[in-house]
Amino acid sequence: MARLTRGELKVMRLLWEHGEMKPAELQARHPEPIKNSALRSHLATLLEKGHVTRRLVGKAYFYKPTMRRRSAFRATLGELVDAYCGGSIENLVMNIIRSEKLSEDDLIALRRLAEQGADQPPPGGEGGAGR
Amino acid sequence: MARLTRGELKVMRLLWEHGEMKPAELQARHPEPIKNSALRSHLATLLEKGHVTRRLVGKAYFYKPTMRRRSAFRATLGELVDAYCGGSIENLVMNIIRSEKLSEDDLIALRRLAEQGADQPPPGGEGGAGR
DNA sequence: CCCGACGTGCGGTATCTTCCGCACATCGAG
DNA sequence: CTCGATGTGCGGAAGATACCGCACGTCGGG
Repeated sequence: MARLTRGELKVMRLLWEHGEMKPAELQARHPEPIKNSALRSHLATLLEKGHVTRRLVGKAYFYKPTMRRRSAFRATLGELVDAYCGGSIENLVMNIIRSEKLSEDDLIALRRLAEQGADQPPPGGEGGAGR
Repeated sequence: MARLTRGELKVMRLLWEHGEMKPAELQARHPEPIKNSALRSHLATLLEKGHVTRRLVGKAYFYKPTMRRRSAFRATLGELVDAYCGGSIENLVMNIIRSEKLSEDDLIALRRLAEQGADQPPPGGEGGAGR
């Protein structure tokens, strides 16, 4: 499936954020100082796992993510929910609201979001509802 | 820090859920079939990292978690939020509400929770760190 | 007393993850 | 052409992780 290690994740985040890049650019933007060879090692495993592709531009390879940020997010979120929230995402949200400290502004925004969500689910799918 | 691997997490979950146990019980309750020696290997690393303690009862050791479920949860959640939500937990919640599908009932419950939370944040409590 | 059941300690293997150095190819400036 | 900058391929080291077998000690029933 979609199992990213911490080192791989750092690379993927850069690619998701800034798009196609070559190793040197990734190295420059990497949150921590990292040797070019170490970075390329991560790219190699990502390539092997099929999470990125690369294409040759000039004499350098440009790496592009194939794995979607959203799907990685979902996978991770799913594991967390399974491990700590009995597999229920609603449970997770409740937990967060109860135990993590959200500012009042956040709660207000949240409430609005919940109202909107309940009233009108986001557009896009569904055509038929009609009237 | 509080870094649990997947194997360790499975063990910790059993301990959090059912309390103090000896290896054989953990083995029996383990979600997947696992050899006694493999299980005890995980317990050894957990012990070494200080995430569990054990005490001798009769001729068997009983293992008890020292790490709190909640703190492990928070640590994992924090990583996820950093990686995918720009470090903002509010952002995470918004994301979930928008993209994961919550039932209307959930949204309603959520709204109520947000209202309650805004009105009266939970009383002091919190003691996390103690033993 | 002898034996099987149970539990522990110890060591070992295989794989993954992270990081690194070095040799080599290419390109443009001098 | 020569040199330095840039980029790649390759191999390998060190630690973490997951898994396992085996020898040994103890206890209770026959």
